[in-house]
Amino acid sequence: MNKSTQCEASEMLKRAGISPSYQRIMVLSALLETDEHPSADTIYKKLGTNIPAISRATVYNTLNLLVDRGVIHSMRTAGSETRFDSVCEAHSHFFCRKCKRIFDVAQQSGEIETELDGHLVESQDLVYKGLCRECRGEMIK
Amino acid sequence: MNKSTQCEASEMLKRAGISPSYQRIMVLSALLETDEHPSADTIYKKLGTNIPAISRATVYNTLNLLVDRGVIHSMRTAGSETRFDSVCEAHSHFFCRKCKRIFDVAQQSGEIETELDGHLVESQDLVYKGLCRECRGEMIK
DNA sequence: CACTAGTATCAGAAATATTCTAAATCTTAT
DNA sequence: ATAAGATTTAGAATATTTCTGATACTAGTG
Ligand SMILES: [Mn+2]
Ligand SMILES: [Mn+2]
Ligand SMILES: [Zn+2]
Ligand SMILES: [Zn+2]
Repeated sequence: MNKSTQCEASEMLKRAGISPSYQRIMVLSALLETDEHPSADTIYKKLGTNIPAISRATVYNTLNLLVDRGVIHSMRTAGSETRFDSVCEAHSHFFCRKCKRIFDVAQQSGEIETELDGHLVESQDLVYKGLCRECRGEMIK
Repeated sequence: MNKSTQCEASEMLKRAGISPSYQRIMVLSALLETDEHPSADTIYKKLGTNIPAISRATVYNTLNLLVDRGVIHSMRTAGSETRFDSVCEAHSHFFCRKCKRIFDVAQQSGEIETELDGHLVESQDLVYKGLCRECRGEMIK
């Protein structure tokens, strides 16, 4: 809905060599506007109320294209769905086993390995799991 | 097939308060005997040649039960399947995007967080991704 | 403004991984 | 031997994602 986010999305698409169609702008904008690390289906449902509506296949295609081009990140760290993140700066995540939310946490230790046991390291993901602040509070009640 | 592994599996099951049925011993033995972090289906196929055969549902049920009781670990780090690990000591993993194999790598930095931004941390998983030694070699050829 | 070629989108079918269901089998205690 | 409870089973159901082939849009050309 936010015009300036849509502008930003369009610029990001162009920079990545992807033509900025209405559907792609909508999908990327939806991801840019949240810090909730949504799944493809969450984005599809969020956009479902828009006119014109966007098909599920296009949401998946767009997210996969953006991941391939390095514009966004995906993670299958926990739960059954792949979840997406528009924040590309290195950071870690906390996954709550109760409410299934994913929170950003600052990246620890500066050193990023480039080789391990002869394997070429291209990226690294650190995921903490447990109970988030809120769910922890509800447990005690 | 290895009798002593089956013995170990049986002991592990009893210790966890799970009755050591033939099927459960077979599933846990199969996992103990490999360092390949297999999926449920890989284990099912590996056991498929045994007489009597074990059903897919039992393989899934057993692995889920073992994860719940903290006997083994599961990870949905990458690829589409959940993969399992009988090694419970803290260690990290390297996932090869080409051959999809998962390798153990020593855990870095000793400090394990117990709380982050008010969230209660129960476990942490560090996953490196890239090209394994072998796939890296094949690329150059 | 047609016409065309290439791209993008679409709805629904198909594929994949996992869980569920309800019946059959095994175990244990009486 | 019987009954109660636990375990296993095959196949159905569900959930997520990808595929398919038809349609719609876009840009370039004459
Ligand atoms: Mn994030
Ligand atoms: Mn491991
Ligand atoms: Zn929570
Ligand atoms: Zn490899």
